[in-house]
Amino acid sequence: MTQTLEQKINKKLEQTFEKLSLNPQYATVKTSDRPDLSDFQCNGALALAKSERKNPREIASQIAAELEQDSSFSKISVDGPGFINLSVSDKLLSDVMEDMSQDERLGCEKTNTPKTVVLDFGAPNVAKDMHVGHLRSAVIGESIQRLERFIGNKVISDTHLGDWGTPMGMIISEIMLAHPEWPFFDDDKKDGFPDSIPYAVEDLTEIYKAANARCKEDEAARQQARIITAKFQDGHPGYRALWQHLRRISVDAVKKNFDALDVHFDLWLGESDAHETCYKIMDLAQEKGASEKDDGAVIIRLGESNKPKPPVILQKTDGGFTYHITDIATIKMRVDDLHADEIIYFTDKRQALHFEQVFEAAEKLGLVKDVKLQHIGFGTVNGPDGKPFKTRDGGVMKLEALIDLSKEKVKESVPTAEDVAKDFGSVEEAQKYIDNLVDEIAIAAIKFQDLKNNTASGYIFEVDDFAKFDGKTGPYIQYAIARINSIMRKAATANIKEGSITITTKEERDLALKLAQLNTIIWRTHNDKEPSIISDYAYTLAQTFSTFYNAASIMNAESPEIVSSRLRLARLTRDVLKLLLYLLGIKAPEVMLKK
RNA sequence: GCGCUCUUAGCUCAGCAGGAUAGAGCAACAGCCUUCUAAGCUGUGGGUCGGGCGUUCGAAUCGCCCAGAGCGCGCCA
Repeated sequence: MTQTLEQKINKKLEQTFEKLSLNPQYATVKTSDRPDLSDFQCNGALALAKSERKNPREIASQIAAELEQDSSFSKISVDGPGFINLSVSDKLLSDVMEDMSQDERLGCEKTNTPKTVVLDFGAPNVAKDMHVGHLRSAVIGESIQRLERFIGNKVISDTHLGDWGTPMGMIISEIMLAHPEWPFFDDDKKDGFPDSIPYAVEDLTEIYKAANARCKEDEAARQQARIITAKFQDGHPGYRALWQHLRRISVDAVKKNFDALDVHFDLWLGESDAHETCYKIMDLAQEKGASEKDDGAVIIRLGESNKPKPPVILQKTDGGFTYHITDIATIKMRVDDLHADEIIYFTDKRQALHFEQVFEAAEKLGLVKDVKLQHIGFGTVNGPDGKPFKTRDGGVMKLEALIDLSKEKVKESVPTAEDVAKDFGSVEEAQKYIDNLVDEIAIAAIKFQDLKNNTASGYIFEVDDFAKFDGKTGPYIQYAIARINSIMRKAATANIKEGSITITTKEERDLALKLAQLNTIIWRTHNDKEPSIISDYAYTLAQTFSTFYNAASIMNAESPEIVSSRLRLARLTRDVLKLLLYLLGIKAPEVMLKK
C-alpha cells in the first residue's frame, strides 16, 4: 500500500515530534485554511503549548527548524500564534500523483478489520406510493452501501418492507367490503386461492387511502380492521393468501422505483419476516425478567429510575405486536443469521427516540454483545413553508413524477436522435444512447441535489432545483468527466500516450493537491456516514479541474512531455471523479451530447 | 409539561474534536467561444454567524440564559 500525501507528511512530523520529545499525538496536518500561505498546516504547537507550559511559537520554531532538513518541503514557516505552515515540493507531489495514477484503488486504503455491516434503508410500505420522502433514505443508504463495500466491509442491505401492521388489516378489510364474495374471505377455506387479483399498485394505494379515511371516521371500521389484523397475523389462510398478492404487487412497483434510482438491496425482508421471532423475544424478555405487564400490555421499562424513558411496548393489550418488538426481533435475526457486527438504520430523524428505545431494549435482552447499532436520522424534505413537503393539492409528490419532471427538463438541452444519427450509424442507435443519457443525467441531478445536503439537516424541496444543471449539481460533475473523456479519445486517435507527471503551473499544482485528498475524504465519509462530504469534494475537484482545463491546453501544451503529463493528470482526475460519483450512486456518461 | 434539533449573504446551504482574512451554489452585475464540449471559465458587490453573558491568549464552533422555528414523547407504523 502506497502512502497518501497526508500520511507521508504526518509520518515526517511524528518522527520530528519524537525526536524533540513532544507528544506525537499532535503531529498531524490538515489542508491549510490559508492556501495563500501553505499547502498544509499543523496546529500541534498551539495544543502542546498548554501542557508543556511553553510559548507556542517557540515550540513551532523548534519543529520547523527540524523539518528544514527535509527536502520534501518547499516552504516552512511559523505564522500567527504558532501555526506551522508547510508546503510540499513539486517532486513529492508528483510522486504521490504517480502512485495514485498507477494504483487501481487510486491510493485508497482498505480496512484492516473487515466487518459485516447490515444496512437498513429504503423502508417502503405495501400499498403506499413512494414519494420524495423515500428518496433520502434510499439515496443516502445506497451511497453508504457502496462506500462500505469499497473500503472492504461485507455489506448486507435490507429494505425492511412495511408489510405487517394494522394497515394490512385495514386494506384487507376494505377489499372485503368491495368483494365479499372473494374466496379469500371464506373462513373455512384452507387452500386453492386465486393465483392473482385484478389490482394494480395504483388501485392498492387508492384502497389504502379509502381504508384510512374510513377508519378515521368510523369506530366500527377501526374495530373491524383490528380484528382482521389479528386474524391475519395469526395465520388466517385466506387473508394470508390475499396479503401475498398485495405484497407482491407492491414490491414489484417499489423495485421499479428503486431500479430507476439505481438503488439495490440484497434482501427484501419485511416486518412480517420477524413475526415468529417476536414470540422468542417475548419468552426471552420474560426469562430475563426484563418485561412486565402494565395496563394489559407487555412492556420493558427503560432509562434510569430518576430519568425514565418511555417504555418499549412489546405486546399490545389486544395481543398484537408493535413495531418495537418487530424491530427488536429483526435485530436478533440479523445478529444470529446474518452475523452482523454492525447494524445501521437510515430513517427520518423523527424516529430517533424509537431507535434509542429499541437499542436499549436489545441491550437489556443481551442481543447485541459486540454489535454496534447506529441510527442515522436524516432531516425531512420540506416544502417552502418549512413543513414536510406536500404538492399543491396537498398530496405528496410521487417519486416517479419527480423523475419524469427532471427527465423532461434534461430533454430540453439534449439533441434529437435525428441530429446525431450520423455519429451513431442510425437513428435507432442514437435514440438508444440519448434515452439512456437523459436517464443518467436526470437521476444524477436528483440524487446529487439530495446528497449535497447534510444528512442530519432537512432541506427545502424546490421542484425546480431537481431540474437545474448549473453550478453545484450532479450534471456539472458528469460534464467534467465527459470533457476529459473527449480529450482521451482525441489523444488515442492521435496516438498520444500519457506519461510521467511534472508540475509546471499553479493550476496543475492545485489540481494535484486536491486529488491527493481522496483517501482522507473517503475515510471521513465512512466515519461520519455522511455522503455530503464526498459530494462536496467531488464538486470542488471538478471545479479545480475546470479551472485547470480553462487555464491551459492539454493537447496543445508547450512540449510533448507536458502534454503527456497533463494527460495523465486529467485521466487520474477522471478516474477519481468516476469513483466519487459511483460512491454517490451516480453514473458517468461517456459523452454528454448537447444541443 | 418533559426531551431532541435548528437559527450563518437576498434565497438554499457548507464550515462547528476552538485557531490566522467565515466559504459555496443560485440570484445580481461586468467580462471570456476562429483553440481540448460555454451544462464551462474569470472577476465584482453582498454577512454585527438569532440576541446576551461566560470559559479561553483566541469562540460561528464549547457552557449558561433569552427569543424564534421545527420535531418527538405507552398500546399507529
